Amino acid sequence: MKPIIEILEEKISAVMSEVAGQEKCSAVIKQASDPKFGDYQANGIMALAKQLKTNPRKLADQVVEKLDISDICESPEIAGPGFINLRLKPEFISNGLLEINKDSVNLAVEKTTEPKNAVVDFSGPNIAKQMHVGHLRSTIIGDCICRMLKFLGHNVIPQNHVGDWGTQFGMLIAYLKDQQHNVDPDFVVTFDNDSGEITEDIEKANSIFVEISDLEKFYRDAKQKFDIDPEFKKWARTSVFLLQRRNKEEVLMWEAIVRASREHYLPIYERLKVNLKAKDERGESAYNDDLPHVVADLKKANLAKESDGAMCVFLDGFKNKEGEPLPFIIQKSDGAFLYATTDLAALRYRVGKLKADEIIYVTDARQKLHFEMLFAVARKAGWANDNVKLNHVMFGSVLGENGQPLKTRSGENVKLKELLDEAIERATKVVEQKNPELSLEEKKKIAQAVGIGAVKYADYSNNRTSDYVFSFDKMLAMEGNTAPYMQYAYARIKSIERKAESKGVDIATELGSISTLNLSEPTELELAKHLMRYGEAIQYAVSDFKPNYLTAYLYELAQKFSTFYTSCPVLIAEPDQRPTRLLLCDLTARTIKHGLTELLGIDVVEQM
RNA sequence: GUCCCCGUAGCUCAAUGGAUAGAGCGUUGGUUUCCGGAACCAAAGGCUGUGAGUUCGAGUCUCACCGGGGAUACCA
Repeated sequence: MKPIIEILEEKISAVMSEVAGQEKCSAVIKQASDPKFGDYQANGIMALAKQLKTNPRKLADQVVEKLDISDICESPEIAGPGFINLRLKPEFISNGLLEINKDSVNLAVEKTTEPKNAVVDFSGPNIAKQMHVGHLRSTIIGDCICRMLKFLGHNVIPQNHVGDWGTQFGMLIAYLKDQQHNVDPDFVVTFDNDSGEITEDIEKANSIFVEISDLEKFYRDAKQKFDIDPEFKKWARTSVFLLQRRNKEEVLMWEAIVRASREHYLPIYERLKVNLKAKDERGESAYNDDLPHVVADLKKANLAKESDGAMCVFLDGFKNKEGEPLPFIIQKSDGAFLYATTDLAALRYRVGKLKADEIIYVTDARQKLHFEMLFAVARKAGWANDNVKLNHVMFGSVLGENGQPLKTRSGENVKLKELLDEAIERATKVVEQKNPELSLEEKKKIAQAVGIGAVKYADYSNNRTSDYVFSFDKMLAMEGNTAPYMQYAYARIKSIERKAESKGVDIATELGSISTLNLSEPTELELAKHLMRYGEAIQYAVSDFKPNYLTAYLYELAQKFSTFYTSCPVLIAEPDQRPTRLLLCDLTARTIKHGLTELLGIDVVEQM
């Protein structure tokens, strides 16, 4: 089923072109701003009338005269300065619902006719450190973008650009050696750059893995020794050098550290229902060999030049504090490369090897300037032509109750694992209080879904670009636009269906054989129309990369359902009404479930 | 200094250049012989920071100013 808005846009735009005698007219169809104006409105008449120097209401008359959309809408009404108001016909709505009912997998949401290769760069944790709250937004927003694009039929290539390289590894390797961890030379981990496949001998890795399972402690201890022991410091430097020279022992140790980190963050992805796997990992280290070429190529193209000993690209429009040109530094004066260099190499790889039509970077707003410069350099160097879309999907910070970025009392970053643990713990208490008679196993499952769901939903429902204040109390509230409210709405429908079954109603048969609907009550129609807009909501959400559009749609759906539910009994409804109402219940449940589990990665529960 | 983001109801936040700017929380009042009241209904609450401009039409676009945050040469 094509989004209604698109059907109307095409039909009315075509008639406008005909009337105006020119191509490329736009009807500008929007959802009606007020229910009294109908369901949709065409706003494009006024602009066209202006252009043609004619009266907009007269133009609207002419368009409506020639317009044949009687299969979709009641006769259009012209209102105000030149709006065309459109009201859907009940039969059209009925047919739409029946179509959704038949397509249990996709809920009649159409796939794109132009599938793109979309590379989505998100999460990017630092190796050898625990994931903290700063990784939350990138990880789950990126995942949501992947899920939505994939659902619409695009070829999504997730990229986890992990921080697995840098001078800190010298320190960590030196510390491993210091702790007398010699590597079994037979222990091999290989990473295939092309397939992304990782092969490793887990058993042989265990001896090292066990020792650094507490990553944070390991890192802290290493850092401490590095700071106080000059001999160790020297050792660390040597280790970096050896690692960069691909000396086998150092490489093996480095791989062990990377592996231990992966063992840490993969379970977090799993808990968060984030579809990032080891195969999606392509860290900074993967681009090492290409970095000198990036610099050399930019030099060859006369884009890079030396300034104060550093290799820089200067771009028009970027200035520093003194008003002088601001450099995009690709090589430090000591010869080392930076994240700018790595990002350029990654971009070139994604366009060249991964055949990206679009690259989406999900990082916090503070990196905006970096990405502006990165994209500008890539364009100038011809590494991304105009057919490749480059998007920086930025987001605001997660703040504490004090309005400052969320930290622990001692001023450290809040560990993501601990944050999720607490969410589940608090959800457990709520479940215990609300529904003590459930089995321990059920309570555990519900607390998991509610706790994790609450954290994710709270993030998604906020505008991506603004900061938001993290509050367990608010996100776990049963009232308002929260995960528990959505999950409750779903559980309540499921409860109705269970009750129906217990009264001998075979829902599958009743809904399977349904061929005509009886949408007579206003609340039924309202709910039905909203159910048909699911595809539209996803389109909006994905075109701006804004998950809050999707949560807003789902919340509105749950509200419309509640309104319908209080005014229309389902189980005791008359025989000519019950199938329609059961269908409304079932489609609402299926849409909520699809939105939450498939697009947002939030579990639903049958009861809570 | 320059650039970027933000400023909307008491609070937290929505809003795709369109008609009378919407939700939730909180406040006040109401709703249960019926399917989960963890719900629903209703009321009060606004010069969209200020001032100009563009437009048939501006919370949305432009400019200036005020206030908050961020970025701004060798961290990522």
